Amino acid sequence: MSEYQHTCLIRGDDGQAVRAILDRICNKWTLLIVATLDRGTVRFTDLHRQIPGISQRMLTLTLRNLERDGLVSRTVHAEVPPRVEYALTPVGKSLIPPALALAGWAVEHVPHIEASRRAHESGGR
Amino acid sequence: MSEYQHTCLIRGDDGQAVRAILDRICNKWTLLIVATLDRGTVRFTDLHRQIPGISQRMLTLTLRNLERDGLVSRTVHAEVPPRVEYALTPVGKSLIPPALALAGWAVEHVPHIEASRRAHESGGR
DNA sequence: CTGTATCCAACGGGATACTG
DNA sequence: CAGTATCCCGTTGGATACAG
Repeated sequence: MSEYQHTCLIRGDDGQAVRAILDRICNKWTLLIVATLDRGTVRFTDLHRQIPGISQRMLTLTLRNLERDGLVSRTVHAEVPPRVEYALTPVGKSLIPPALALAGWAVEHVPHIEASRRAHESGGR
Repeated sequence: MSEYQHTCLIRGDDGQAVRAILDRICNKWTLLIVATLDRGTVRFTDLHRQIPGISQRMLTLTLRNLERDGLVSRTVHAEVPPRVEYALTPVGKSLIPPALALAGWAVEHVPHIEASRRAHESGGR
């Protein structure tokens, strides 16, 4: 099978499949939350603590989107004080391997990329 | 090795490595351009034609960013009319496999995700 | 503890017109 | 052919305050 046919996976229907997933995971916090939930069930405040820099607003919003997309489950325990636990669904877990592939690429190549950036900046002006 | 250690690749330094790459490839056109260039050297207008819907402005901007990051090479031929050819660098090519992993996940799970979306919308109101 | 509501600034990106 | 320059709008996301 040729490379041509492989990259059709990306280009596909004008890239609509890739665009669909990109629209969902390519925001500031989604992958980070998914990675954090990969370690097991976590409640709201713990997530807030384990993900430095995220605001309550964005944590809630991102979790709601992940829930809508069926990647994360939300369990409310009828207690006082309230306890809400988040966990990955099977579909959510299935995102981990490709996300790791991307992360692996990142740690391997980002230094080179940033060097290239700096070279262009210093040489450009 | 545990799952915990794996997902550290994503969470890593508060996810800064992943964030760095996400900031670069997670826009509307980058992956599509990279996938298109995987088929070989392409000139500006051909890219414009092969990627439906992209504006000249975004094609130029995205190509400039890819060039800065060292993922794409730009070759100007001193001719009239001018001819400019774009191609993936080795680093650019190395992005293809992880991108395919993500694309594969997308085509496999996006239907399920969109079904989940619709279920939440119809049941939610 | 687990959110929601509001306001606001920054940025991505589309449309269009112009240029060497 | 291969861009650049403007204008402009929608979305993302941060800060803050409030609520069950």
